[in-house]
Amino acid sequence: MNAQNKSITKRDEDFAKWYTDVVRSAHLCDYTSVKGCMAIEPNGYAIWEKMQDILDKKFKELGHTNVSMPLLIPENLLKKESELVEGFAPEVAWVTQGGSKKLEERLCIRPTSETLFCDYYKTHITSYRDLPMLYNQWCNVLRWERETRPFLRSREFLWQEGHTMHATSIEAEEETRKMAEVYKWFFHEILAIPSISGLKTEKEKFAGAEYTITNEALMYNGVALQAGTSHYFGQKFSKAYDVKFSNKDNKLEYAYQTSWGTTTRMIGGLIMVHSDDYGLVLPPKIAPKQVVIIPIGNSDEVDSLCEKVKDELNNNGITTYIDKTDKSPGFKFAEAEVNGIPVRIEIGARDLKENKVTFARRDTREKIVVDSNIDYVSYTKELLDTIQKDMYERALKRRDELTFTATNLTEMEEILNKQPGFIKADWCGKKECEEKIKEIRGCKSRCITEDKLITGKCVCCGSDAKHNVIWGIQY
RNA sequence: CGGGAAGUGGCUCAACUUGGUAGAGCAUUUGGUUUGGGACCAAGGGGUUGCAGGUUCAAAUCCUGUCUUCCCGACCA
Repeated sequence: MNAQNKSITKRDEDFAKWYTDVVRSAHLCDYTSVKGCMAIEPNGYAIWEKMQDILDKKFKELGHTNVSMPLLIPENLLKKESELVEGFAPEVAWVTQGGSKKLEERLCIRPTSETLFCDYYKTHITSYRDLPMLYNQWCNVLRWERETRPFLRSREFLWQEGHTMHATSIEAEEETRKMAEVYKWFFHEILAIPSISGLKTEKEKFAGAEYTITNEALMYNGVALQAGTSHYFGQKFSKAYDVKFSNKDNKLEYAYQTSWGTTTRMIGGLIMVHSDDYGLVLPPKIAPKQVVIIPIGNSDEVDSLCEKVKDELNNNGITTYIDKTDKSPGFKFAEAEVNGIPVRIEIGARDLKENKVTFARRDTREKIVVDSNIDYVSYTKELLDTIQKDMYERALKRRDELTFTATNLTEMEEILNKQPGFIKADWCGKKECEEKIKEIRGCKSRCITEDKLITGKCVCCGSDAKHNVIWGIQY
C-alpha cells in the first residue's frame, strides 16, 4: 500500500484542486474571515523569510537600503500621476473615516508605493550629489481583487518594492536591467525555476512605466506566472511629483526613476513548478528545513547517532532537525514528504547492525542505503546540490516540452485547446492584434524576446513582424 | 461581475428530501503496549450546525438575505 496522503488530489486529475490541497496539507497558509487575506502559517512564512534573507542580502550588496513608508496615501497625492491612477483605480481600497469622524480627504491603502517614495524624494533630493537614492521596503500591500487564490492572487500580500532615483537615464536604465537580472538569478539559482525574461508590451507594462522587464515562469500545467518585474520610469513620475535636482552643469533636472518588486506569489510558483502528488517539493536552497532525521525504534545507539549527525550538519550550514515525536516512522516519512523536506535520513537499529543508514530524496522519492560511517556533511551537501540541480533540469525540460511555436491564429488556437504552454510567435507590434489574440482563451503576451523572427510575419494579421513574442495563459 | 457547487467539533463527512433538540471516522488529551511507509488497546474532552432575519409549539432541516470558500468564464502588473 502506498503511503500517499489521501487528502491530496492527483495533479494530473485536477490541477487547481491539487494546488490548494498541497498548500493546505503542507500548512503554508489558511483562510481567514477576510476574503483574500490569508493567515500565512509557520511553514509558509519560513519560506518567505528565507526568500527575504537571500534577496535582502543581494539588494544590500548592490547598495540598497531598507526604509518604511506609510500604509496610507492621500487621494490628491495618488491622483498626480494619471496613468498610475487609471491602472490601479479598480482595485484600490479607501479609508474614509477616522474614529467617529468622516475624513475630509479619503486615504488609499497602498497598492504600491511609487507616490509615497516620490513624495519623500521630492524634499530629500536637491543635488546630483544626493543621487543615486537606492531605497527598498519590505511590506504588505492591498489590491481589491475579485477572485482570490492562496499566494497566487490574494488581496493583501507581502512583497518588496525597490524605488530608486538616478541622475541620468543611463544609470537608471542600468539599474532596471540589473534588478531584473537579480530576479532571474534568484529564480534560476535559488528557486530552480527557469524563467524567461524580456520586455512587456505597451499593453502589459506597469501603469506609468516607460517600460517593464519581466520574469515569466511556466507552471507544471502550462499556465504562465509573472514572477518578478523591474520598471523604468524615466522622468514621468519625477515630473508629476516634482522631484528635481541640480546637475553637474548647475541646471535643474528631473530625476530618473526605477522600481522593482517580487511578492509572496513566488511561493505559489514554487509549488506549481516543483510539487507532486505527495505534497510540497522544495529546492534545497529555499527549504527552511533541509534535512530531517527520523529515528526508528528506541535505542541509545540510534539516539546518539541522530544527535551526532544533526550537530555535524547544523554546524556546517545544513538546517537539520530530528523528528522526536512519538508518531510511527511511517507517519513521519509521510509528513516529511508532505512538507517538502528535501532530504530525509532514516536511522534505525536494523540498519545500524549492518552499519547502514538510509537517505531518501524528496524530489525523486528514491531511497539510498549508505555506510553509517560516511562523512555526513560532505555526502549531504553533495546530495542537496544534486537535488537542486536535478529540480532545475526537470523544470527546464517541462518548460521546453510545453513551449510551442505558432505561425497563424489557427495553430495558436489548436495549441491552447490541446495543451497550454508558452507559445512563441511573431508579432507586428499593433495593439489590435494583441487584443485579438487575447480572445483565444485569454492568451496574453508574456514578454518580447530577443530571439530571431520565426516567419517574419505577424501571427495575427500577417503583416511584417517586429518581434518574436512569447504568449500564454496567465494566473 | 455572470454560471455552477459547498459551508455541521481542528479535518472529512452523516442526519436535511418527509422539521422533534446533532452522530461517525480521523485528529486531540490521559494511561499502557509499540516503532523500517500514515501502529494498537482502554478511558476522556471538544459542536448555540457560517452569520442575520422569517415561518413554526418546535429549525442543522423549510423560506429570505448576507458572508466565505472552491470550480468555470470575464476582469486584472
